[in-house]
Amino acid sequence: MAQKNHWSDWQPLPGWNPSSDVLRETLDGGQSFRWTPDAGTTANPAREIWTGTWSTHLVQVRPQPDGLAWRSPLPAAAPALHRYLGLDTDWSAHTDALPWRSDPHLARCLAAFPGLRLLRQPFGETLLGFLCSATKQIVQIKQMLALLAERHGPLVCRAGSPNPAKAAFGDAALQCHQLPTWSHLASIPEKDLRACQLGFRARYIAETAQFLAAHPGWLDETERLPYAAAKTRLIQLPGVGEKVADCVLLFGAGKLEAFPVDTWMLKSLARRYGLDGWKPAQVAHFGRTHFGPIAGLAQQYLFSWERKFGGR
DNA sequence: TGTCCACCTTT
DNA sequence: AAGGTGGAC
Repeated sequence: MAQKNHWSDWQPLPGWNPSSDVLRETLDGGQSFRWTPDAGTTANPAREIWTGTWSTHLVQVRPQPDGLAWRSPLPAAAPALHRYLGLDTDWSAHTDALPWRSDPHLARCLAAFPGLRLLRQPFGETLLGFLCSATKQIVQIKQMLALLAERHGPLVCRAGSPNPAKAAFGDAALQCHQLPTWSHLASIPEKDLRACQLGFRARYIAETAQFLAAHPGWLDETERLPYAAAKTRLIQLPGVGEKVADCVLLFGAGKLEAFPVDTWMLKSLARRYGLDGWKPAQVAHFGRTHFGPIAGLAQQYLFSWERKFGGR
């Protein structure tokens, strides 16, 4: 039985001061599927606390009037969170470099989600998440990954609530399991994967796991390659096409030129840029040329705006 | 950068 | 219908 860990005190997180809405959009808007919101406590009634897990880390963050606060029951969380949230990146410079001066809709999207940013998640976990994503909505993808972690992932820690009135294994403990590694996934029968509500995606994950097991170092090498070469390699994996590869490179490798085209991007560019009837490959080409080398950041703003304000 | 549809399961 | 992919034409 693992020992029970205790949450640290809340600590300030300088460098990013998002509103509750922008924080939610960043953590739970489709980049990551491993954050869950917690209702406000007596000490913090109106605002949300987010609990998230990646790699061997477990962290909570919450918005405050003067900036973000975080805490964790585990050591080494601070540098990991710093990297995960992209605090080492000058996002305002990136945003300013986008063509918002000549693109009114982009300007409107930037204004609607001030401070929105791209996460830098572990590469392998990002691949797993987006292999689950085909024709599924965020809530369902989160459910699949939660089941995979709960049934097949190692326990990260046992973190009790510091509030004795709340159950020790309440909300804060829900995400306590790590995702299974690719080498462990390779040992899981496909039927057990299907039992995690993966459907036809179970075969993709099983076959990708077999490939990665047969090619040690392949994933790490891929992460270090430049965008185009890395994408060419990722697309060789079963279940990984253009869209999934771009998501993995954008959210899991910091390749800002990746421009994933999903149904929301098709809608956005059809409605706001007049690209009716354009195919995904054509829209991707438009995105790369129109938005430039940081097209992935523009994509995230357009995506968030279309989901929140675009309707249907 | 061709088009069509099966693939699992849930909302 | 849902934040795709792969195989068949």
